[in-house]
Order: sequence, then C-alpha cells, then structure tokens
Amino acid sequence: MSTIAEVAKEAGVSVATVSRVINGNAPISEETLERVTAAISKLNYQPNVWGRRLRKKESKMILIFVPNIRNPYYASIVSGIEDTAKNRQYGTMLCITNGDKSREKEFVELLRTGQADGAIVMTVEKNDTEILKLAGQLPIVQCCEYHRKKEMTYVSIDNFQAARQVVRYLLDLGHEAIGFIGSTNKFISSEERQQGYEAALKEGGRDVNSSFLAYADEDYNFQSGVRAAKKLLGQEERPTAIFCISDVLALAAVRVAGEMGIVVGKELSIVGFDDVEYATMFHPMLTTVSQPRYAMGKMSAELLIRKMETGENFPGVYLEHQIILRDSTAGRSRF
Amino acid sequence: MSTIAEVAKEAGVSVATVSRVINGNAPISEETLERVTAAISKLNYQPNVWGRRLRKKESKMILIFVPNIRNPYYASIVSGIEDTAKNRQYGTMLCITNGDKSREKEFVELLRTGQADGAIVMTVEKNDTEILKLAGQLPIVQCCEYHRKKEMTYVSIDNFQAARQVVRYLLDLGHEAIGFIGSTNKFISSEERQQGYEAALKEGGRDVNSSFLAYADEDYNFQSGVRAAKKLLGQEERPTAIFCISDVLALAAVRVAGEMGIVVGKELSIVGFDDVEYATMFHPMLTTVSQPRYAMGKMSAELLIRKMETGENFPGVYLEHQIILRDSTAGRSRF
DNA sequence: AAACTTAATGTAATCGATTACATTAAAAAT
DNA sequence: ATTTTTAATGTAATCGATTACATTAAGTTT
Repeated sequence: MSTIAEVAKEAGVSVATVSRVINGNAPISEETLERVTAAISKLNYQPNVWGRRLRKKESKMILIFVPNIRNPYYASIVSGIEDTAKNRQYGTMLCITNGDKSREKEFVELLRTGQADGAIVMTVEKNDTEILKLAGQLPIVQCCEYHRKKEMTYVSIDNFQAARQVVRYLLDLGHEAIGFIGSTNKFISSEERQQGYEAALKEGGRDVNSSFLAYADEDYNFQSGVRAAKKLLGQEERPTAIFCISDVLALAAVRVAGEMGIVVGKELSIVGFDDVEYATMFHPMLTTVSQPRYAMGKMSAELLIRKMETGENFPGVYLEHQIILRDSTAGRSRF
Repeated sequence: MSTIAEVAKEAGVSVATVSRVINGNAPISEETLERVTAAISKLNYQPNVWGRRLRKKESKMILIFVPNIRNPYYASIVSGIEDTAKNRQYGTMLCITNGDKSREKEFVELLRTGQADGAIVMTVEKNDTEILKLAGQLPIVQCCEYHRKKEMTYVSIDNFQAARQVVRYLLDLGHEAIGFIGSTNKFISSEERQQGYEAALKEGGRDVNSSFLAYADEDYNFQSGVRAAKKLLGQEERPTAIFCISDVLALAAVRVAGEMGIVVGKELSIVGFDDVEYATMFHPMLTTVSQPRYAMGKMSAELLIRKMETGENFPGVYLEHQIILRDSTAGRSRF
C-alpha cells in the first residue's frame, strides 16, 4: 500500500495538496489536480483509514444489533439499513447478540470507544434499562422493538393496532372462541400484540378466556410453539381460531392441527405475524400481518444518520403494516 | 474518552510506561503497575483503536463473506466463526454480498486497504477467478464453497461422497427411477452433488436419464424449486424418488407432490441436503444430509488465524457429514 | 573494584492521514 | 498605484497509540 507521502512525491507536490485533492475542500489548479490524480491512480493509492479516523475522530460506522440471524425476518431489515448506509458513505457492522447480554455489552463498547458512530438496535427488551441510559449519550435508533419512554427514537409498526385489526377480522368471520399463542413477553412487540388481541375481544363484547391463552416458553422457537399449540388444541373445548404473534408459531400450530386431523382453513383458522418467506411455502398458506421490513430498515438508517450528523432528535415513527389474507383463515359458517 | 497521556499524567509516569503496562511487554515495578492500573480504572481508559492500529499496522479483523442471511443455513457457521475469533481476540465483520459482485469487490477493498487481516469466504463461484488471484496475496479460507485448485485452503464436507451415499441409499431401497433437482451449478457444491448422484447411478448399473433431471433456475429459491419439481412430477413416467441438492428445493418438491396428491414417504421418496431448521418443521420430516456447520465455521476461523499469524498455508479439509434418515423416504416395496 | 547485565523508566520518532497557519502571486477593489 | 482579496500551495502540528533508543540505578560477574 502506498501512502499519501509517496503520492505527493510522485506528483511533485506536498502532502497537504494531495489531501486537498482527495477531500476536495480547497481550490486546486487544473494542472496539479491532473498530476495528483495521475499519481493516485498510478500508485493505486487508497487513503489509510486508521490515519484518517484517528485524525478526524469519526468512524463512519453504524452498528446493527440483531438478536440472531436464524430468523429470516431480519434479512430485509438489514438490507434496508445497509443499502441506505452505503449511499451515505457509512459502513455497517452486524452485531449478532444471540440474546447474550454480555456479548451485547462488548458491542456497546465499540460505540463507547469510538469504533462506531451510532447504532440501530433490534434487541431491546422490556426491562432493558441499559439501552435507556445509553440512548441519552449516544446516537441510537430502535427498530421493531422499543422503549416508548423518554425521547427515544424508534421505527416500528403499530403492533397493538395490527393485532387488534386482525383479531377483529376473526371476530367478523364469526369466530367466538379465539385462542392466542404468544411468547414470554420479554419483547415489547409481543406484549402489545397480546394487548391488541385482548382489546379486540373486549370491543367485541367477549371476555378473555385464560384457557385459550398459551405461551411459547423459549421465545419464538418452533418446538416451543408446538407445545403451546398442543396445549390449546388438546383441550376438549378448543378454539376455532388462533391468533399467533409470529409466523413460526403459527406454522407450529398448523403442524399440530395437521397431526390431530384438524383441517386448517376449514375447521380451524390460524393467523400469523411477520409474513416471513415460509408463510407461503406450505399449505395452507398463512394469513398474516406483513411489516414493511426493508422500509423499516431504510427509515432507521436515515433517522440515525440525521441524528448523528445534525444532532437533532426524533420521536418514534410507525410505518404501515398490511394484513394479508391467505388460506389459513375462514368463516365459522364454512363448517 | 481519556487518552494515554492523561493516564500517564494521572499516574505520574510517561506514556511509554503506560503503554508497557497495557501491553505487558516490558518489566514494570510493582509500585508503578499499581499506580498505572489505578489511573486507568479511575479515568475509565480504553486505548484508542485507530491510534493503535495505525501504529501496529494490524486490524485484528476477520471478514466473513456470506451470499445472504435469508438462508438459515449460514447462521451456525457464522456463530462458529465468531466464537472462535473472539476467543483469539479478533473481531469479525459480516459481509453480505447478495450475489452482487461489485459489492463483493467493495468488501475485498477492506482487505486490501488493511481494514481487515483476512477473510473467510462462502461465496466462491465456479468460474470465480478473482478469488484465486486474491488468495495468493491475502490470507483467505474458503468455507462450504471452494476452488480446489492450487494451494487454496478450504473447509467443507465431501459433497460428492455425501450425494453418492444418499443416492446409493435410495437405490438400496429399491428405487429404479431416481430424479434429481439441482440448481444452476454456479456453485461447486451443487456440481459435486450432481456428480455424486450420477456416480451412484452408474455404480448401480443405471443410466442417467435426462428427463429425470431438473434445475432450479434462480439458485436455491423455493419458487424455482416448485417449477423444477412440477417439471419432474408432471411427466407421465415419473421418478419414485428425488434427490434434491438442498432442503429448500426438497421442501418445494414435497409441496408440489402434496398438491398432486402424491404421498411423500410412501409413493414418493424425497431427500434434501443441509438439514436446515425447517427440514423438521413439516410433515413429512425430511431425510437429508447434515453438515457440521458450527464445526466448519470454527475450523475455518482456526485455520485462517493460524495462517495470518504464522504465515503457513494449509490444504483443504473435509469434515464428516451425516445422513439423517427421517420420514420422507421409504422403500419401493411399501406401495 | 572494574566491567557487564539487567530492571525500570523516560524521550522522542513513528504510523498516515488532516488542517491550522504561513506564504506567494495574481486579481480585485479602492 | 496602493491596498485588499483570493487562489494555490507549502510547512509543521496534530490525532493517540507503540517502540527504538537513551538513561540511570542496582545487581552480577570476573
């Protein structure tokens, strides 16, 4: 690798001039511009990032905190962030925390030591006060999961409304006994989806029947979804519809129903959430709530970059969700 | 953030002494050691990475080239790499190329400009000569996909043998008409799996019947798998077993068979490859070839780090695969 | 006791960029 | 014609670490 000094020598100018050519922040004569650019391409020169960052005290790096990459849900969000960041000349670094708080802290250290200028976090848990402290000091945008408190920036859909709407749709189809498969509620989104479910029932004049509630104990994991679905469908009086807070859990419910000989989309309606790729890979294809994931990633990155560059703060933003009707739901009348 | 100079002042020593305490590469008296460590923790000092890297000319960073993160196949490999790297004090950076060669080049630029010390690549394509050139100059380890040429280091399973074995298993079950669903063969692994399929047929005294061969045109995508499966199963004389080069394609075949009323695991046997999570999420659960993905990631990282630190080169390594028999395969006799 | 190590620390150069502060010549303003 | 601007460039300080080299005092060797 050649250095700026070598380029300067080759072009017969000072290092300052070369730097000015590169950064375009001072007038340069036509002739030297040519000589310097020629020297740069002749030596195939690339500025040394360590030197530059040391001097400029900026890293041009954004961290992306993701709980895991097993769940294809995150793929488009990450793409949205990366594309936007690249357009604005920022690099990105994916921090896969695997739910490990100590690992998360290590990544936070990257922020604190100036190795990154800001972060987009999708790992915020309900009782996660750490992030609240952090957000006061460093540029942070929350995506999908969030604390609504204080002056935190977040990008999400309105989980409560989405759940409420989709459960109301089940009610409109004539279902009386609507079950719910949630998870441990350590994430805000899970909780709000449950609240949406309960609100819809109450607005429809129904009570929440606790025997129709089941929880996947290990987060959003398929096997724990299977256990939850078995609990719900194993009782003598079982629901005719189930609202699941994620597609993976819905898929688990479909599988359990299949094993029990219950025809989903006829005898039992199932609704998922997220619209991940495999919601359409099997029959019946899932009725679900679709989130504009790429757009959410894009928006998160844009807000973060503006925050970093101008210092202004933004409140939370909701993007539009969509309810996608497919084969896994039907009116009670059909059977 | 405090600097080494501030720590030095606080402790009443020179910056050199502080640096020596941090790096532990020179004798330090008991007393100054205490004073310096006290000053460090009092000021909450963290060495500035840019300064250090500029001086030491090393980044302690490993790049991980992944074609995408939509495919959960990569998750454990990446975990294996990250865990190992962290143990050895290396950071990692996930480079998602999305099959975009220009994006790949940008990441390679990170290597060339010293922003990373080495790379593990899972994106090597068959006619990818770029990587061959690169591997001569920079520490690179190929994982899963590889060029076997020259002195390239790779970590993989033996795709040819795995395919051969699993197809032989289908023959042993009594199947005469064994179909194949592959992909565009731009990856070496796809090609070798097809060769394994053909070898097994020949060894069993059968010819390769071109009407039993179908290809997913858009890589490993589910929808293109559906098209391929329709071609195979739509003919009047159709195969009684199908070997698919990936689980996603196998799942597509299962779906198509289901739509046509063919009972998989009875009338039709289907074998996948990779053993991704959702191979067990639906009925019938897939018979497939399992790769030791976490171990492959670990091994890749270990070889790369040794390569970077000692300069020695390693040939390719095969890790053990496993054939996992589940519900999607059965002998011809059953029907 | 003189010569030689070694321990412990300091001084200052260095890594490769950016940029504040000169400097000069030409153009513009008075 | 003199002063003031501005264009174009150079010199040297700076960012925050590491480290070659120097220095001093104490311990070893002969």
